Amino acid sequence: MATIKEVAKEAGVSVATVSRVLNGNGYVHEDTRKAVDAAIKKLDYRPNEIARSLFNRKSKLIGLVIPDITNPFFPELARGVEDFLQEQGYRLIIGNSDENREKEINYIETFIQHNVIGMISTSGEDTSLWEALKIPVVLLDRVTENYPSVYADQAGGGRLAAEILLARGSNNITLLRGPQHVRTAQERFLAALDVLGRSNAVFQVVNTSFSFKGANETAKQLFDMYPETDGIVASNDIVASAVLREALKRGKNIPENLQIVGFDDIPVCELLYPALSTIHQPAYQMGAEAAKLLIENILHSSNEAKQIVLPVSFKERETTRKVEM
Amino acid sequence: MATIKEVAKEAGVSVATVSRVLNGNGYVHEDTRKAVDAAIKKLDYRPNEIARSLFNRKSKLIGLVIPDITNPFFPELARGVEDFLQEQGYRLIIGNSDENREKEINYIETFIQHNVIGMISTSGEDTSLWEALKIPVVLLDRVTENYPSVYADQAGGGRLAAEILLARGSNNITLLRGPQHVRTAQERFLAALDVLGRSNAVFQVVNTSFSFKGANETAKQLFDMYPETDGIVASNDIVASAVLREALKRGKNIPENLQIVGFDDIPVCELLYPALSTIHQPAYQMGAEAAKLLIENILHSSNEAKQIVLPVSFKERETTRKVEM
DNA sequence: TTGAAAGCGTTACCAA
DNA sequence: TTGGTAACGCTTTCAA
Repeated sequence: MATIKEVAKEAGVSVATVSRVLNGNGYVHEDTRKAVDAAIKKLDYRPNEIARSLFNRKSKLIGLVIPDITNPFFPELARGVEDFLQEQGYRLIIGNSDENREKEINYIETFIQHNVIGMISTSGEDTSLWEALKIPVVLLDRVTENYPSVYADQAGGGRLAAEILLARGSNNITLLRGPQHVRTAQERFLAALDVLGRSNAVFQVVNTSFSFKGANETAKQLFDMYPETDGIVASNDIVASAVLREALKRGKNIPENLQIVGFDDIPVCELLYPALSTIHQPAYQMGAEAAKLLIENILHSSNEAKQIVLPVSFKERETTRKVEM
Repeated sequence: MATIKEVAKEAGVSVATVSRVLNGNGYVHEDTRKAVDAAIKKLDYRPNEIARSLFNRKSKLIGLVIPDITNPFFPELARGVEDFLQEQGYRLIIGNSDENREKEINYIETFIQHNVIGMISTSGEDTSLWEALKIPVVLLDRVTENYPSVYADQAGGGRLAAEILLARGSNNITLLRGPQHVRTAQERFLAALDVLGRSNAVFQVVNTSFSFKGANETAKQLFDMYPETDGIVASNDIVASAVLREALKRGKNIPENLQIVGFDDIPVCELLYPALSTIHQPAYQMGAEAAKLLIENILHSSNEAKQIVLPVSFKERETTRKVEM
C-alpha cells in the first residue's frame, strides 16, 4: 500500500498538499492538483482509514447488533441497513447477540474500541447500555421510547390480523401470544386481543415461543385443546408455519375450514403450500430507514429521538378466504 | 474514553510501563503492575484498537463477503464464521456482493483500508481479485483450486440425491440444473447426471435459476413438459420448494407418486408440508472451519492452500418414500 | 498557494 | 525494572 508520503514524493509536493487535494480542503493550485491526482493514480493510492480514524477520532464504521442472523426476519433488516450504508460510504461491523446482554455489551465495547461512529441495535429492552455511549444509537424493530427508533406498526398489525379473520368469517379464533419479554410480540398480541374482545367471536389464547421447535409442540396441543378453532392469529410466521403443518397433517381444509394469519412476511411464506397469508413488515425498508436516521444523527451530531413508524399491510395469500368486495 | 496517558498519570508511571502491563511484555515489577491494573480499572480504560492497528499495521478485523445475506443458506455460513471469530477476539466486517464483481472489489478495497488481517469470500469464480492481496484469504462454499478452501462435498451430494431417488423406486427422473456459472451447482448436477446415466431410469434435464421467482415458472413448465416424472433432483431447496408447491397444486401425491430431493437443508425445509427431504450441507460448520483456517493462516502468516471438504448427508423427511432396510 | 510540524493513541527500541 | 521517544499514516494549524 502506498502512503501519503510516497504520493507526495512522487508528485513533488508535501504531504500537506496531498492531504488537501484528497479532502478538497484549502487552496491548491490547479496544476498541483493535477500532479497529485496523477501520482495517486499511478501509485494506486488509497488513504489509510485507520490513520484517518485515529486523527479524527472517528471512523466510517457503523456497528449493528442483531439477535440472530439465522432468524429469517433479520437478514432482511440487515440488508436494508447495509445497502444504505454502503451507498453512503460507510461500513458495517456486525454482531449476533442471541438476545444475550453479555454478548451485546461485549460488542458495544469493541465497537467503541474501533471508533465506530454510530450503532444500530435491535434490542430495546435495556436502554442503560447506550446511555453511557456518546455515539448516536438507533433502535430498530425492538424499540424504546425516548430513543431514535424505527419500527413497524405492531399494534396496527395485530389489529389487522384479527380483523382480517373476523371479516372472513372465522368465529372461533385462537390467538397465539409470542414471548412476553419481546415487546413487539406483546404489542401485536394486545392489539389483536382488543379487537377480539370487542367482537362476538369465541376466542382463546395460547402461548408460544418464536422458534420452530417449541412451536411444533404448541401446534399439536393447540389442536388437541381447541379442535373447533377455525381461525388462528399467529405470533409470527415461523409459528404460523408450524401450525399450518400440523393442520395439514390433521387433514384440515385450508382456508375453507381453518384460516391462518402469520406475522412478518418472511420469504418462507411464499414457499409454503398453501402460501401463508400474513401481516407484512417492511423489513428491508426498516433497515434502510434506521441507517438513514443514524447517518442524519451522526452528521448533525444530535441524537434526536425521532420515532419512525412504518406501516404494515395484509399480504393476502392462500391461508385466508377471499372476501368479495 | 480514557487513554493510556491518563492511565499512566493515574498510576504514576510512564505510558511505556502501562503498555507493558497491557501486553504482558518485558519486565514490570509486581507492585507497579498492581498500581497500573488499579488505574485501568478505575478509569475503565480500554485500549484504542485504532491506534494499535495503526502502529501494528494490522487490526482485529476480518472481512466477509457473501453474495446475499437474504439467501437463507448464507446466514448460516456467516453465523458459523462469526461465532468462531468472536470467540477468538476478532470482529467481522460484512459485505453483500450480489455476485457482482464491482461490489466485491469495492469491499475488498475498504477492507484493506481498514487494515483487515484476512478475509473470507464466497465467490471463488475469479481468483485474480485476491492474488494482489497480501492478506490471507479463505474461500468458502464457492471455491477454487490452489486457494485455501472450505466446502461441502457437492459431487457426493449430487450423487447421493440421484441414488436416493433410484433406490426408492423413481424411474422417470427430472434433474434440475442450477446456474451454470455457479460452480457448486454444476458439480452437483454433473455428479447426479453421471449416476442417472449409469442407471436404466428414464431421465431429463431442466435448467433453473436459484431464486424462487424463476423457479416458480420453471416448476410449471416442468410438469407441463414431463407430467410423467416421478422423481425430482432439485438444484437447491428454494427450487425444490417451488416444485413441491406446484406438484401439490396439481394434486400429486407426495411421496407416493412423486419424490423430491432438495439441496442445502435450509431451515425452510422443516417448515414445509410435506417436509422436504434434502441433501444436508453443514453450513454452520463450514463457516466455523473457514474462520478457523483463516486464523491459522493469519497466525502463521502463511496462505497454505489447505482444502477442507466437509461431508454432506441425506436428510430424510417427507418428500421421499421410506425404504425398508 | 504551499510546507513544516504537532498530534491522534499505541508500541517498541534504547538508555538509564 | 523503568522512562523517553520515534514511529505508524493521516489532518490541520500556523507561518511563510
